[in-house]
Amino acid sequence: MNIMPTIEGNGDKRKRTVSFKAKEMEVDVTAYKDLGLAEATAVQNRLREKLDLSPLQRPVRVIAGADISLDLYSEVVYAGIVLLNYNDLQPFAYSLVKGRTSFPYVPGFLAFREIPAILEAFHQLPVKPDLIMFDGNGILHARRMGIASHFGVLTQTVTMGCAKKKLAGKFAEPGANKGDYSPVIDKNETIGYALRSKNNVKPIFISPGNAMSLTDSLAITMRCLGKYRLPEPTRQAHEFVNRFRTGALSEGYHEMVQMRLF
DNA sequence: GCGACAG
DNA sequence: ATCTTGTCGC
Repeated sequence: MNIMPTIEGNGDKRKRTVSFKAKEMEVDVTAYKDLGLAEATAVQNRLREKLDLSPLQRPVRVIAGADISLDLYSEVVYAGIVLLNYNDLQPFAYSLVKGRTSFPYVPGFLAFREIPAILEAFHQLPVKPDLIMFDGNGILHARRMGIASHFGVLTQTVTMGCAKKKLAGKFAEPGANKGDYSPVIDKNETIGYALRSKNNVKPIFISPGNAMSLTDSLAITMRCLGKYRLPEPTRQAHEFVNRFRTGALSEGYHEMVQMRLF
């Protein structure tokens, strides 16, 4: 039985509700703020049954980066998804949404804090990306349900995670050069990779979220590396939501004018 | 009990 | 996550 996403509009997009039903399961992101950790864990365990880690089925033409920005001690969240051409990694559109979160930051439960707002930004996109890279983990998680996997299963989309710090598992320090990597292992299972994204910098942690494999996540990330430690999708997303929070950008969906020097 | 602990 | 300048090292 497949998860059927149900989108209930109300004329007011800020009240839009998204719920998922699979077997006897139903998950409503608008209720995340009221969940306790035991309930949240139960949600993760049930979503995990729907995880798809098979190889990518479609070529990636449009890749996206998703992230949120916050003021310290504030419950206001500035969420955003940036769309980039996979070919040249240039951003060409972005969706920004200002929301609120009451779910606290608890390692292992980041999804319950950030997904509601990111989902709004996702709904605001007129055209969906082929893959979304999150600032966080995919299956590199104690219960294999990091924010990227959580969002992927919920929306039935292709997602992956790219974190700046290790959340779970063990790994041997990868080589010191860009491109060097080593597997992150937990309970005798490879759940991601520690990747040296740039010479002499701390490694970043890569893992598939949903609808793609461990190998895919590594290849995609390598292809997105530039002159910075973070891959372009995530780096750009962080830049956009930060400019949004500081007032340089406005809420909504925006397309960027592409000026080319042929 | 102790250490680890995405953003 | 966010607050911040200079500074050390590849």
